[in-house]
Amino acid sequence: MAPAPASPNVHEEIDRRLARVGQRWTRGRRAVVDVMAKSSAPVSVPELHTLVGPGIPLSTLYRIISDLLAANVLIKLEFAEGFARFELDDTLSKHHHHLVCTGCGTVIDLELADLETVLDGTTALIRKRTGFKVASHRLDFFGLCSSCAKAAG
Amino acid sequence: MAPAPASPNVHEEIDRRLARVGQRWTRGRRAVVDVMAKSSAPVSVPELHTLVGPGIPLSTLYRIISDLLAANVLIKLEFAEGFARFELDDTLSKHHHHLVCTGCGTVIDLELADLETVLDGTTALIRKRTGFKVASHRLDFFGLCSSCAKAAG
DNA sequence: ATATATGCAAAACTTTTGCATACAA
DNA sequence: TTGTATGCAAAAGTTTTGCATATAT
Repeated sequence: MAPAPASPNVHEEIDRRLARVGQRWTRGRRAVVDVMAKSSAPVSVPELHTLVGPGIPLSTLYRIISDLLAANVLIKLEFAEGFARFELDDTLSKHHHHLVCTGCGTVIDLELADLETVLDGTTALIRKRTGFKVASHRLDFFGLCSSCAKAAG
Repeated sequence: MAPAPASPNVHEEIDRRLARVGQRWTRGRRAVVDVMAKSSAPVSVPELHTLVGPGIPLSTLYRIISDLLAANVLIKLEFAEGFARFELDDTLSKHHHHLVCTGCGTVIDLELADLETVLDGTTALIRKRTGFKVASHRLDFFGLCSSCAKAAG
C-alpha cells in the first residue's frame, strides 16, 4: 500500500540525476531525500524543517526542494491547504494515488494497480477527443479516514 | 465537454444555499458567481479581480470566496502554481476532471462519464482495503494542449 | 433595526532572492 | 581551485484579519 522503501538502487539513481544537472550531493540534500524516502505521504516544507531538525534554515530547504524538483527527484503536489507538499518522483518509488482525510487532514498513499490500466487507456481517448497529449495524471480521493469515520459515527 | 452554463435553476439553488447559512445575496457575490458560472475552467482570485473589475478589492474577493466555500457553492483547487483556483461545486454544474497543460499553464475542463463508473466502483474497494470512507475524488491529467504539442513538434 | 458584508490598512504565512561565506568536486 | 551550495536577512506574493462604515433583509 505504501510506496517501496528507499533502496540502494534509488540512492544511485538519485545520484545519477543530480550529476546529470551538475548538482552536488550535500548534507542538506541527503537529509531531505532521506526524509522523503522514509515518508509514506507527501511532506510540506515546514514539516521537513521539523523532521530534519533546525540545523538547516527554511530558505535553504526551499532552495534544496527547488533543485530536487529541477533534477526530477521530487514532484510537487498541492491539496488546497495553502502550501505545497513534495514526494519522491514516481519513477523512484512507485506510482500511487492519495487518500485525503477531510476530518484530520492526513494524506495517505495508496497503490491501485488495477485502476492504472483504465486510466492509461483513457489517455488515447482524451487525445482523440481533444488533441490534448496526456503525459501523466493525478488522482486523489477525499473522505474520512477510518478513525475520523468512527468518530463521526 | 465544458460544464453546463449557468441556468436559472442554478441561480435558485445558490440562493437556497446562501440562505441556509444566513448569507446575503449581494452585488459582490453576484459578480463572483457570474464569473464562475461563465468560466469553463477554474479561476484564481487575481483573475477574478480582473474579470469583475477593480470595483471590488482583493480582500473582499477573498472574503466572498471564503463565504461561498462555506456555503458549498464553490470548491477550491490547487495545481501546484503557488495559489488557489476556484470553481462552482460539482452539484451545481457537472462533475468533471481537468487537463492541465504543462506548456502554457492552461486548465481545461473535461467530462469523462465512462470513467466515472470505474472510479465510483473503486470507492467500495478502497473502503474494504483501508477503512477509508471515500466521499469524492479529483482526477487531473497533465500534458500538452494541442497548440503546445504542435509547437513542441 | 439589526445582523451581515464591505473597504481600507495592516499583518500573517509561504516562498523567493541578494550577497557574502563555506563546501564539494 | 572553481563553481556550486549555504546562511542570513530582506523582500515578494498570496491570503487573512481588525475595525469602522455601508448594506441587505
